[in-house]
Amino acid sequence: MGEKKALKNVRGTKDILPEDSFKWQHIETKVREIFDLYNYKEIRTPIFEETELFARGIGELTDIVSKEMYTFEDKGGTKLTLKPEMTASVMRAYIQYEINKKVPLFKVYYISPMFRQERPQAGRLRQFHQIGAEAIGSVNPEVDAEIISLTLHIIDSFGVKNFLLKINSVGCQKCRPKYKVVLRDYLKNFYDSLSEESKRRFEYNPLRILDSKDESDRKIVQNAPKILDYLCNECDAHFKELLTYLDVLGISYEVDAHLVRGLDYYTKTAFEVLSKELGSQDAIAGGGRYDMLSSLIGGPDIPGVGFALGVERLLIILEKNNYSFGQDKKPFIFIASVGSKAKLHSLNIAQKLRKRYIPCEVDLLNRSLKSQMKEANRQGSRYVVIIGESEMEKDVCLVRDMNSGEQIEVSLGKIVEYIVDKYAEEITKN
RNA sequence: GUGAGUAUAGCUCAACUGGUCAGAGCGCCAGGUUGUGGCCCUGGAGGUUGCGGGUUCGAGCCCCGCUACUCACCCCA
Repeated sequence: MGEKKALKNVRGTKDILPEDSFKWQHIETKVREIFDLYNYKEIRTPIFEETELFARGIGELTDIVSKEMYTFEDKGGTKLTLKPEMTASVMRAYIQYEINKKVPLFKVYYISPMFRQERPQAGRLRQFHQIGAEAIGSVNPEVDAEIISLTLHIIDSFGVKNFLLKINSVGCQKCRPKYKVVLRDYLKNFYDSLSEESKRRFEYNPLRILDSKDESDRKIVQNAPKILDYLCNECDAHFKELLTYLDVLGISYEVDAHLVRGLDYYTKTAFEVLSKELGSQDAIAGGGRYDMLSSLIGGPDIPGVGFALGVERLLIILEKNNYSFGQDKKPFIFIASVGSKAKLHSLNIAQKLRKRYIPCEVDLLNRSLKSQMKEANRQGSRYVVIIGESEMEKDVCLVRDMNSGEQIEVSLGKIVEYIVDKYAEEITKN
């Protein structure tokens, strides 16, 4: 029984190894620049919250809450949940710190892992990452327009081309209930032909039937009454104004009356950005307005609108299009040494170079010089500093230019300054 | 949660109807260069063919179970 079970990452999670982490860093820095352009500040909330926040905010009956959350009790018996989405957390913080009393419009962004216990597949993980933003405090459609424009700006900045913006309005507490009645009336006639899932939804959330992928459902829904025809004056005006803004901004979209959201808190604007390059999970980003959320979780009446983008899904598209993530960082210098006395010098020089902020790698494995050279080459070092027995006698070291293969002697006392100059040269060249 | 497909060295994959079929390329290590990388040549390490049963003279190849992965449903980013 000496064999221990091989440990591995849990289902639906992914390790981001060094060969990929620089891609994530690339995406993150790029996206932060764009958020700066729109004056959104970063917010970081805890990875878990009290379960009640999501249960009340997202809705007890939604799929996310009813079957996809990672919920557990801590040792004090408090029910906690790994966040399945970010908006509820941001709103919780907004209410908690009474931000409505401090700023008129709270504009924040986040880059964070989320957790949902679904069956993993292409573009769907149990721990996945979202880049998103929320603008809380205004009912104006200008804000919806800014969020949408921001979403597309990010997608566009990575050169993603084949995407489609779908947009709809899902109404509000006033008009949606009325539409639900009309929709149920219509669907009632086809009830027996509905899919099992849709039958279940008939009572508590008939809107979800509209975006069913089931063939028979789709046919039925095709001629269903459209929510856009049943919006109250306020929602209708909001939607029309938003479309006007999008037109002015040169943003093309497709109004899709069947687009709905799986979270209860959405009101008015709902949108999704779809990509054909994604396969089954084709939404790269989604979002909308959530004027009911604050009151659902016990706060004052506070409107908001936001979006979230799936980082893994963005990566799938970028990899497919051979997107250039740029070069990973390389050490400028590799210090090779032969012998224990030379090793002391090499460690010392490495430390001095690093204190001067010059990326530097030094042999730690006492391998043959050949191996060290190979390693330096593999890592893409610009120069290799070589310290061996014969150099030690003359109090010098060799500096090898890895591009030209040229090699010169530099005295040990001057090597640090020599490299500092070379580095400065290299920096100004680029 | 439901369905289908896949499961061979670190990676990508071979192995005709079950009979030297356990291999290649890449990567790694070493040698060719008694202290010097990238190219080339040579050699080496590394797999009880996911796990457990069964059929058979004989199974990586057929059957059953389990597990994992993948894709789709579902859900959504």
